Amino acid sequence: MADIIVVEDNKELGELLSDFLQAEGYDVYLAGSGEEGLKLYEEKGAKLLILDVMLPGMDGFGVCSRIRQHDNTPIIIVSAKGGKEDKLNGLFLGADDYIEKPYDIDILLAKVRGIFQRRYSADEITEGSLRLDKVGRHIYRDGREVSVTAREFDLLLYLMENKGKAIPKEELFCKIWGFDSESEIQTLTVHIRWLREKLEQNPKKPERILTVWGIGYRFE
Amino acid sequence: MADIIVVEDNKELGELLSDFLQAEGYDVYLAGSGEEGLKLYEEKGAKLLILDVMLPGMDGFGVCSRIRQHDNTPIIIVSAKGGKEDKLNGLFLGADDYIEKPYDIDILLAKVRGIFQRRYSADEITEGSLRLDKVGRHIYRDGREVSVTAREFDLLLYLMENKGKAIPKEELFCKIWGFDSESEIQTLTVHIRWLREKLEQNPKKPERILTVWGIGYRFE
DNA sequence: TCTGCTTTTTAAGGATTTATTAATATTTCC
DNA sequence: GGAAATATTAATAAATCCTTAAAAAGCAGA
Repeated sequence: MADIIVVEDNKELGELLSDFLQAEGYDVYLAGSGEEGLKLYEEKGAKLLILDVMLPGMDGFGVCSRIRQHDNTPIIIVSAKGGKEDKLNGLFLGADDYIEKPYDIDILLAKVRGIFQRRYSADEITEGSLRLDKVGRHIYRDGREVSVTAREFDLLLYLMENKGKAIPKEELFCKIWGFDSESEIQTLTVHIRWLREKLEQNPKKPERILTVWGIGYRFE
Repeated sequence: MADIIVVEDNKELGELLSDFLQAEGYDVYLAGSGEEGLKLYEEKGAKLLILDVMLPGMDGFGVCSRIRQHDNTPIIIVSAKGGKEDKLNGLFLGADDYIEKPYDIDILLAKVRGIFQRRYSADEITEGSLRLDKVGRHIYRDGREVSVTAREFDLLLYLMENKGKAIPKEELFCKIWGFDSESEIQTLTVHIRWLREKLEQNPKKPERILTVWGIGYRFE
């Protein structure tokens, strides 16, 4: 399932928005028309839709009401017109939020963050462009899935849940491998190595999974 | 029939929760003890029960297991304690979900919404070209019926109702075969195999029923 | 800078998990 | 009661992951 589907006929604007959302770690798909957006939604599903009102063919309201017939996926309506009618119309049709063009990207991002937090936060942890879906056990980096093993997933989850804290190796090992594990603690460092390989820009100079000399590791 | 019965001995908390649920349009009844909850359930019936664990007299687990003797109405267990024991206990007894106090009301509401959507929204589930008729217990792929056995149907239904979720083998097994099944968990993988044979383009490279290594399976 | 210690890096063998298949057991339906 | 359909088991094959060990590199204090 996608995170966000953006339906916007102005290609440039759509791509700009996509880029910003991706930089926040969301998995974003872009559609240029209402029909295309609906098709995308039916194929892939999404956790949030951002709909422009003014679209060729089926407009944002049309998409909104069509979606509301089936389910209540969050929807943000984006409108160019100034009037209050659009806002009422949008909210009447079941949109969750409304923003007027031209909008401040930060405000839109805040709305998106808010929706994800309220609706999905129990299942997700996000740090910068890294997002971890606890339920589906997916990890996304810059909106793209990174495939990890079960151990790697558990390890990263623990690190992220204790962000900023220097976690002793022994603690990490106990929590992930179990108190009575027969393995050597050495194996932990190897797993850290693979995680860095998958998550860091430059694994030699990690920026997320840092080594705390003499202690263990810390996620930033 | 009521929509939701909330069993919670803290009156203030119970009423707060009721209010929120009612605001979402549910028909909610409140009970202050396990016995009262069971009585209400027997009198009126309900589509969902939200059970606090800590109750005077019969606790939430007691109510849960009593209900499970008759039917499989969805149950959400609410526990104040921090330990994982309660969670295991709850899921073991057949609860559908579990949440810890203090909880974020939005998260509970999301769980409730999810249960209603999955369980009561329709008699059909459609994912891509796969359609599942819960009432007639038919499965259609690209519009053509695929004949499946009862086990296969239940398995696929559970997977589809939890689309996107990595479901541990043990959970799947418990839900389909029953927690007290004598069978080997191995039998699950064989059924998955037959399902893939019937549903996947290329059973060797499944696109719908994916294996999550070290965990279980996930429907996409 | 040197020394001792800690951490990183590799790669290969071993261990574990899952897939496959066929044979056997069980259930269902006539 | 018997045949057909379904479920389960068991054994083997295949895929994936984990661990180990050893050498290289890095860090900290003298």
